[in-house]
Amino acid sequence: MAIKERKEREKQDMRNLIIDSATQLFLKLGYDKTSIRTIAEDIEYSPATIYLYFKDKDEIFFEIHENAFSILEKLFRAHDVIENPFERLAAVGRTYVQFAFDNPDYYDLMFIMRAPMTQIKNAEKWAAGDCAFGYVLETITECLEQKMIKPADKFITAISVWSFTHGLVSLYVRERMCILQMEDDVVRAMLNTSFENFVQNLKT
Amino acid sequence: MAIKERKEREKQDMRNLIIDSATQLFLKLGYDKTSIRTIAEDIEYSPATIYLYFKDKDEIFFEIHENAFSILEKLFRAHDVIENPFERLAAVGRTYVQFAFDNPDYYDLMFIMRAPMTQIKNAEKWAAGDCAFGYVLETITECLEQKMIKPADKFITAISVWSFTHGLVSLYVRERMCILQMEDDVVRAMLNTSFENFVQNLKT
DNA sequence: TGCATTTACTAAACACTGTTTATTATATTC
DNA sequence: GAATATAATAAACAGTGTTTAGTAAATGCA
Repeated sequence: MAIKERKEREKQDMRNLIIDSATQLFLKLGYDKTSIRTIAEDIEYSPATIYLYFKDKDEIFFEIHENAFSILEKLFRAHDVIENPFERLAAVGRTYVQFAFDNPDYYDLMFIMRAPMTQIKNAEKWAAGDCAFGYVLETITECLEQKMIKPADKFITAISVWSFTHGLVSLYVRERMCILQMEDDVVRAMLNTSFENFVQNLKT
Repeated sequence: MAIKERKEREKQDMRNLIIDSATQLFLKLGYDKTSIRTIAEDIEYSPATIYLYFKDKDEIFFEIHENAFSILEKLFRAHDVIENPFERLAAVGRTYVQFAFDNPDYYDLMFIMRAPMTQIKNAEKWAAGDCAFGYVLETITECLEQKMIKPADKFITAISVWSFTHGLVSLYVRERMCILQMEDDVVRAMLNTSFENFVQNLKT
C-alpha cells in the first residue's frame, strides 16, 4: 500500500505550497496584509482548506519564522572557518546586524513579533532560537577560555551581546531611530560604528 | 459668547473620557482586545462618536503613548538631584529597566509597537521620544565633559546605552528570553546584572 | 465490478475588527 | 418662533480569523 505514502507526500506538498505562498506574500505585503484569504486566493484554494493543513495563522508564521532561522543559521555557520573566536564573534555580530538590515520583515518575525511565539507558550523549547543563541554562547565560551574578552559569566556576556545587537537593530526596524533626525544611511553607519565600539570594548 | 469656550471644554472632556477609558482597557486587556467598540461600550457612546474626537485608533494610542512618556519623564527628572552625572546616568538606566518591568504594556507601546509611530510618519518630530532621549544625551554629554566615561562621540554613546537597555528589556517583554529556560525572577536578576556590568564598562 | 466508507474540499456563516455614511435629535443663532 | 449648526447614532462596508455543514471524489473491500 504505497497510497498512504503518496498521500503523506501530497499532504507535505500542500503544506509547502501554503508556506511558500505565505512567505512570498509576507515579504511582499507584510504580516497584516497577508491574510488567510489572500494566501487562499494565491494558491487557488478556499480559505477553509488552509485549516486542514495548519491549526491557525500563527502556526503558518511559526513555520516561516523557523525557515528564517535556518537562513540566519547558515549565515552564522559560514564563520565556522574563523579560527580566532573573538574574530568569529565579531563576524557573527556583523552578520546579525546585516541580516536585520537586509531582511527587516524576517527579523521582525524572528525577534519582535508575538505571533510565532504563541506556538511555544509553555512548551519544551524554542529550538530555532536555541540554536542561534547556542552558537553565540559557544563562541563566547571559547573567547572566555582563551581570555580574549573580559572575564564574566558566559550567560551574562551572551545576553549582553545579544541584547545590545538586538537593541540596535530593533529600534531601527521599529522606527525609533527617527529621533536622530538623520538620513537612513547615516543612521545605519552609526549603528555599525556603535556595534564595532561595543565589540572592541569586550576585549580584555 | 462663553458658549464657544464651554463647547471647547466639553470637547476636551470627551477626549479625556475616551483616552481614560482606552488607557484603562489597554492596561487591563492589552492592545488587541481594546477595540473601538469596547471603548464605546465602556463610555456608553456609539463607536461612531469616537471618530468625532479622534481621526483613527492610532491617534488614540498615540495620545496614550505620549502620556506614558510623561510618566517616564517624571521618573527620570527625579534623578536631577544626583550631582555626579555618571551616577545619574546609571540611575536613569535602572529606572528605565524598572519601568519596563513594571509597565510592560506601556513599554511596548512606547518603544516596540508600530501603532503610535504611524502618527509621526514624515512629520516634524517625535517630541516625547526626543525628550527622553535628550535627557540621556545631556547626561552622557556631562559624563564625557567630566571624562567619567570612555571618550567617544556623544551620539554613538547615547545610541549604545539606549540600544543595550532597550535590547535587554524588549527581548524580555516580547518573550525571547525563554531560551534561557530559567524562572522569571532569575531572568530579571540576570538582566539587572547585565545592565550593571554594562554601566561599569562605560567608565574611563 | 459495485457498494460503503473515508478523504479532500468548499460555500456559507459566525463573530469579530476599523471606519464611513446617511439620518435624527438637540442646541444655538437670528 | 423659524432657520441653522452641532452632536450623536444606526446601519452599512469591507475587511479579519475561524468553524460548520454539506458535497464530490478517491479508496477499501466484497
